Amino acid sequence: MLKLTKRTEYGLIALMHLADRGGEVLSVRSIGEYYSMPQRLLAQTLQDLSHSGLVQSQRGAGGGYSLAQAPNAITIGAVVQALEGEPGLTSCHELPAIGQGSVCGIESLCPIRSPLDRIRDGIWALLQGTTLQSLADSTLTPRELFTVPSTSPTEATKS
Amino acid sequence: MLKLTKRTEYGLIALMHLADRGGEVLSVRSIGEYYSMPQRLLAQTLQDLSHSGLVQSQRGAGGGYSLAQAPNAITIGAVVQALEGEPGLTSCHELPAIGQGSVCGIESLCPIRSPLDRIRDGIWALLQGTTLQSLADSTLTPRELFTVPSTSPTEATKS
DNA sequence: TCAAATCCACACCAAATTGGTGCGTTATCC
DNA sequence: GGATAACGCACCAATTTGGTGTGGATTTGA
Repeated sequence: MLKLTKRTEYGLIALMHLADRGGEVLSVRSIGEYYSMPQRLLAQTLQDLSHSGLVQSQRGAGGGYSLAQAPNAITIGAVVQALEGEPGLTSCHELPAIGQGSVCGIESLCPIRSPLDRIRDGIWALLQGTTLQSLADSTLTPRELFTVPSTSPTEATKS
Repeated sequence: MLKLTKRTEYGLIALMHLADRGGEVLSVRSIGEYYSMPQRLLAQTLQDLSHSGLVQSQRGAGGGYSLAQAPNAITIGAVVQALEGEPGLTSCHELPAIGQGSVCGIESLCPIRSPLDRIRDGIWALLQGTTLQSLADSTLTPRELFTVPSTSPTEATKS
């Protein structure tokens, strides 16, 4: 469907938030409340990012998450891969080695697979070439966005 | 999920097949049998493409579908748009005008929306820049496809 | 030592999307 | 008039996604 999942959205938002706060450790709760995101889901997301080495977790009271790498070292591609797996564009790519009945079946005469592979590589390159840092830079007046009162973001500054 | 639907796959395969046969009129049945695709689903797909003006239909005995445009005038982007609708990357883009409760709710402080828009535009440009013709020529790997528009993050051609 | 804060892991359910069919209608060719 | 083939619903099944329930394990600090 050529769209990111909610998990990925939440993950990116959380990562941007963490990047904005420098190495600070923030709890799932604080981030989730700030953006009105489902905390349990955000928690899963951050755990996945932790498993992929993009964030560091710290347990116990006062714990939370912090970036495990510099903002200019974390690419959107890495985030997508961590949360959605290797993107395939077509279903041919799911089971590359099994060799069972579900593997397309028309490989030999499929006229789109290899060309679509190149498009996928292009998309992939696009994602890999964009970092949290460049996301932040591209946002116009990023400062204002983050200075909104933390309690209830729903209303505040409606454009 | 950043993957094309089966419909789109089927549609692209059928279009490539039609392109390969020049202006010839081919029935859903002949195409479906050739590639072992579910014919009813392929039929829906081709109807959608017909509604979008990418193929022409001809009813009755001996009828079928043929390309409505030259292979170098039909872009992958047009196919995707016809079969999956305008791609949004995030869920924020689904209901741009309704203004109901489901519209994100954190617009004002969302740190990812506008930057992701640019990535989406890049993907879109990639799809728009590839035609059936260039898919057919794919063995040559045209470099132009990978010179993604200006958005230019850090270094697009990293690897 | 105990309680609160917080991450962790698994399983589970509900909603949405997608893949695929059923069934009848209309149009065209022979 | 019969065969062929597109058209247009509506419908169901499989998959994916979004979100919760429940019970831990670990750290801090009083």
